[in-house]
Amino acid sequence: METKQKLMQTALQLFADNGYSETSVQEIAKQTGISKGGFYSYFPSKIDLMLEMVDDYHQSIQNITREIDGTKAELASYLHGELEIWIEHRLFFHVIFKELPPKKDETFTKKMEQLHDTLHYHHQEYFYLTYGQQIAPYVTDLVIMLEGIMKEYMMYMMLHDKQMDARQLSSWISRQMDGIVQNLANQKPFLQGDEERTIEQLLEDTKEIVLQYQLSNQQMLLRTIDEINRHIHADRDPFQLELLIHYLKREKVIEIQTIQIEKMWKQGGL
Amino acid sequence: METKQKLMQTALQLFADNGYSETSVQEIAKQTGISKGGFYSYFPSKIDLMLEMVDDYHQSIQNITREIDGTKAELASYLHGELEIWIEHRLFFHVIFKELPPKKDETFTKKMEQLHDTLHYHHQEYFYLTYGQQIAPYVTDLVIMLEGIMKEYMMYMMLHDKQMDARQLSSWISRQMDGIVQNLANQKPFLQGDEERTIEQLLEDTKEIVLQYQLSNQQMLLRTIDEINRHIHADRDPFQLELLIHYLKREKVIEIQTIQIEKMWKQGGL
DNA sequence: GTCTATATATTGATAGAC
DNA sequence: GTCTATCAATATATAGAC
Repeated sequence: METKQKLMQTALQLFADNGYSETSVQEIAKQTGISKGGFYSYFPSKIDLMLEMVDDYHQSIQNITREIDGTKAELASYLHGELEIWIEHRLFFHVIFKELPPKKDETFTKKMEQLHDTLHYHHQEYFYLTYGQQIAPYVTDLVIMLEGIMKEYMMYMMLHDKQMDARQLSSWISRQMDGIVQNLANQKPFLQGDEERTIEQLLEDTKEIVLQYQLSNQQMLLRTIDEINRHIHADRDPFQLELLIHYLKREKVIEIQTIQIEKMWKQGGL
Repeated sequence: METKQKLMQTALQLFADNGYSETSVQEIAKQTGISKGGFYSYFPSKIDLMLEMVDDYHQSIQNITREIDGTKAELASYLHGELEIWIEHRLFFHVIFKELPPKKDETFTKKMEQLHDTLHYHHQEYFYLTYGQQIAPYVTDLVIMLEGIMKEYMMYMMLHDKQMDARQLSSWISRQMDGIVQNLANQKPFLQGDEERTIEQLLEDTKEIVLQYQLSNQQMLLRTIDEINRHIHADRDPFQLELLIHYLKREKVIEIQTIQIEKMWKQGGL
């Protein structure tokens, strides 16, 4: 098991340095200290190694939500968790953003899209949580700008071989986003956003995420979301809604959405 | 000559789709309608085709300055020119930012660094011209954020196959930068910037650019810059300074710097 | 599990006919 | 100028010995 880990680490370094396609299996094996043939005892092919790398990273990203403090609705605290992962996996980041590996492999492309979507969803919800539902028309623009800024700082770090403090950087970036948001008044968004963010949309988004990750209790979750939708419009029975939302709360992949559902319910109920 | 252009265009499309290393000479030749052997009548190697592509783009970038209106010191007007080029050459952009081609070829790496530096210089000077010398401590951060935002919007455009209006986008981005700059007061920059931007530094930067591009009148330009430096500190003879600056103004690669030199001289002279 | 040896395909590039 | 034929190198992946 140790050799496999070592292979992945060596491969990551080589991919980051020279790119995926220009790194040969032979080179990976040689630098790990085994023969070319031996490589295939651990991975069925080169792309499968890459796929495992993506999976590892994707899992790290999903685990960020665990560390989120739901009460303090500040962009900085969300970004902090994410940036720590980025910095820790900065070599992987470099591979992903400096060379787009084989478009030909469909599995890979799909995995990358999922990773991208996961991040995108997270960021979108950060904004809603921090600035409220009124930034809905601008949310697409804000997410794009945030992602661009984060990537560029990461790139700067890589190229200049500087180490960055996740806390300082997240605090800096979120303050700049504050500046942008404050200045947004009366501006027309550049990209079309939703005119307003209704609870129906939020529930729909949550369902999509549940579908994306094939969770064991998928059916139960979908039913729960539907029930919430029904109760919100019908009786608004607080006891039942509390129960339903509590069930959703267990699921970390939709944690951010659940917090918002609760928020909107209680605000709407006043 | 026409076949050569066609080869480059086909190659660009293939590079953008599948990446540089995963596009074979055979594929380029086949899609252009000639044989693999025929390819080598036009380019000595695959990397040489790529190098020519970079040169073409670099030239377009340098030509932007021509269209700048020096009197209207707005970030938007500068960005507009640049974004038009980006959008026009969006396939090239995709190649550059989605796959970093061979690190092994030194000529290529050098050309890419030059291109990056050129853009970086431009952006830095845009900020100085728009917001004045007092943003000096923040200029590195501002440039990074601007570049990140621009890249991300370009990426969004590519991935969603949407066309964007350069004027609208440049206007939007510059307004967001306004928001950031206005919010900057009392913040400590994240990356170290120059504490203040003196005219000596500006002249030094200008010299570096002159040295980077091997211009035919390099010696004359360097002498001129030195003379400006001398006169600024000594007699401040307006007639002679006017002459010297006028000579610099002809040179488009340092146009932005020249405008600023003139500005600082006249402000300092009051 | 890891090695050596090998199979097979594809790459970038060259030589020489037309 | 463009083709065909071919080179040498390298790639991923497999087979079978130990």
